[in-house]
Order: sequence, then structure tokens, then C-alpha cells
Amino acid sequence: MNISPTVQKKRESYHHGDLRAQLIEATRQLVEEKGPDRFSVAEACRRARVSTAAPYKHFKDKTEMLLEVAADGMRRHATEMIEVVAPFPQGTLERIIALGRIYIRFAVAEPGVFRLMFSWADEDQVDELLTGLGEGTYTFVKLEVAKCLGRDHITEEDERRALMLWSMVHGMAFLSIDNKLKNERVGDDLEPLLADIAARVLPEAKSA
Amino acid sequence: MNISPTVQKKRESYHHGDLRAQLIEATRQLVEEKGPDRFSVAEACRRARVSTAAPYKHFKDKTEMLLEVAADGMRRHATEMIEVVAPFPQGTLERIIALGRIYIRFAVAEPGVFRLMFSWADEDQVDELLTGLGEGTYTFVKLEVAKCLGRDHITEEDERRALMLWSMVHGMAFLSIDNKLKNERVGDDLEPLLADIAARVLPEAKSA
DNA sequence: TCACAATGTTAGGATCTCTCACATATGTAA
DNA sequence: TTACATATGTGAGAGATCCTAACATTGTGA
Repeated sequence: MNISPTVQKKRESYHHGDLRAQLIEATRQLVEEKGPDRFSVAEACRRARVSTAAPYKHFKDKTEMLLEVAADGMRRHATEMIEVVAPFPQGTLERIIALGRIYIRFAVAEPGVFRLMFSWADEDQVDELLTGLGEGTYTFVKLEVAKCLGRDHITEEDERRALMLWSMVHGMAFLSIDNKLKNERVGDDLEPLLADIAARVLPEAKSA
Repeated sequence: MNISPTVQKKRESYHHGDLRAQLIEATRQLVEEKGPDRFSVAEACRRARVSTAAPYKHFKDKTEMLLEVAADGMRRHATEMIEVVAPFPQGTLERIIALGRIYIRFAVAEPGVFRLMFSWADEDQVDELLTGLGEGTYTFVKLEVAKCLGRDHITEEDERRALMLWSMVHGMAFLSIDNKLKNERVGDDLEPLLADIAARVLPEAKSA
């Protein structure tokens, strides 16, 4: 088992120069390759070619390394969602559908990171940073829903509709990455399914 | 830290008598208390008052212990779902709503087991048993959907509708146990939300 | 320049999973 | 009942992990 060239780096000096960033990258790769549970600090160290004690100069513990990867995932996820609605006119179903599509695509493309972002029971340490990031993104979604219903501020009704949509794509994302949809080939039919769902939850919205 | 009385048992004989069952029960308890990731075989042994080598006479490895708990969860989950529709007439939305309610309640009541049942990336060993059990339950749900739409066998359209419903409750279950719904008090409003969702996905169904 | 902060390493403690050899109980056949 | 196989426990220990402590090397600001 040799080292991935994207992380490996011949080091002639005692100090590393860029260890923190390289450890995060190694962590992200390992979380994808092995899953968040099977990630080990020791293996990330091997990839970055440092001793197993080195990470503790940069991170409090293993959890903090994973947290960094999760937070980065949240930020990229949010960025993607904001970018993906841009081509479509405000208040249209197309924007909602695009959000759902990218949500599920992210989960399928990076299931390890997606799991870290959401399904993490690690109480206190995680909740501060991640829920902050998550709430920001969700507020953006709720505003999109509000605009579909002809408003420019979020009402309780908008929150109800947004929650239905979020639950649906979130559930579909997890069912996909947990391999529960073998017989219901969702990959092919995802697009019409998303459109159908969006229309059922937001029948009032105009459609382009 | 003392031992839970439900598992502890004074043992005067060399042999245990009921170790396998008690280990499974200890595993289930620990999965709930600490989460599936932080479960350790060693601690289950302490609770059952046996050496750390004892479990390997009954289980291949740690994964097999967890698998046993997950499979038991699947069976109980399925039983609950079958029982909960019984009071309502066939083909009514009430049955669908009852299914959604019990689905989410199970997740909230036993988040550790629920996570084991679904969010488990442990490839081969798991997929055989658990997906078998899961598919059985899902077929039952699909049949309920079909009956709501006036059929007694499952069509592609039924599968589409069932998938929407499953995704929605599955997503809501995970968002709940992952504590992502702090601001959207779902606990109180779950019932009307479920009814709303069911009506949107199955508008053709009669409602009692 | 030179003390000090930053960032590496080595060594080791505590814990964990799992295996191996051995101990003890239980059941079955003569 | 006795003898032996099988089932099920224990103790010891290999190998891996997370993390800390003490020490080594380098970069930097007064």
C-alpha cells in the first residue's frame, strides 16, 4: 500500500510547511475511502508522512480533524446550492428542483463527507459550528420556497413546505448512499421524480 | 460506573448459561447509550461479567454483534408497522399516516438502533441479512400505497409514490435524531405535517 | 544574536479487537 | 458410571489505535 501522490510530498526539512492542510485533505480522502467510522488518525499521518503525534500540534483530537472536513463540506455544499439556482428566474420550480438535484448529487458524490456533515451524534463539539453553517443554508432554501409562494419573507407555511422538501431529498440522499434503492433505480428517474415532488409540495409555484 | 441490573447476573458456575442473549442485549443498550460508533465489545463484556474473549465463542466479530442488534431492530420495526395499520380500514390515508408516524417514532425512540439498521456502510456482511428484512417491510408499504390508489398489486406508479413517502419520513427521522430540527419544532406538529404530506402524495386516496 | 514560539519526533500508557492455548462444564455412547 | 467429544468459559498477549509527555529542530521578533 503506497501513498497517494496528492498527499505525499518529499520533505527534506524537519518542519513540514503545510501539514495542517495536508492532514485535512488526507482525512477527507480517507473518510471517503473507508467511511467516517473507519477513519484513523494514524493512517492520515502515514499519508502525510509524519509521526502519529504530529496532528496534535494542529488539532485538539481526532474529532476536530473530522469536524474540519465536515465544515468544509458544509461550505462547499452551500456554495453549490447558491450557484445552482442562478440560471433560473426567481420564484420558479426550476430553482427548487435544482436545489434538490444538487443536494442528492453531493451526497452521492461524497457520501463519507455527507455522512459526517449530518449523521454525527458527537454532541457538543460538533453542534456549534456545523449547525450554524447548516442553518444558514436552510434559511436560503426557505427563502426560495417563500419566493415560489409569492413572498419575500419566510412565513410558517413556507417553513412547513421547506421541511417537506428537505426531508424528502435528505431521505432520498441517505437511502441512496446506504444502498437501499437497488430495486428502485433512482439514478435514471431522479429528474422526473424531483419535478413531481416539487410540484406536489409547491403547486402554487410558477414553472418557468 | 456500575453495572445495569438488567444485564448483570451473579454467576456461581463457570459457564454462563445465557451469554449470547445477554451480550446482544448489552450491545443494544450500549448502542443506544453511546451510539454505534462508540460501542465497544469490551464494555459489553464488562456488563455481562465475562472476559473479553468470551463473545468470540458466539459471534464472529464485533460487526456480527452489531448486526444482530440491527436485525432485531428491523424485525421489531416491521412488526410495529404491521400492527399499527390494523385499526384502520384498507386503502385509507389513515393507514399511511400511521406508518409514517411509527417510522419516525421508532427512530426517535431508538436512534442508535435505527442508525445501525440503515446508515451502515459495512458492505458485504450487512447487506445480505438487513436488505432482505428491509425489502420485506418496504413491499408491505408499497402494497398499502397500491391499495390507497385502488389496486391490489403494485405498479410502477405505486413505487414512485411509496418512494416519495419513504424518503420523506426517512429524511425526517434522520433530521430529527441528528438534531437538525431545533427551530422547526416537529414534535408538536408532526401529526398535521404527516397528514399534509400523505394527502399531497396520495390525493386520490379516500380519507376514512 | 538569541530567547522563545511553533512544529516536528520518540517513547509509552491506556484501551481496544481478536487469537491461541488452556480450563471447565455438559452431553452422549458404551 | 465412565470416557470422551463438544461447548463455552478464562488468561495472556499481539498488533493497532488515540493521545500525552518529554525532547529536538526550526523560524522569528526584540
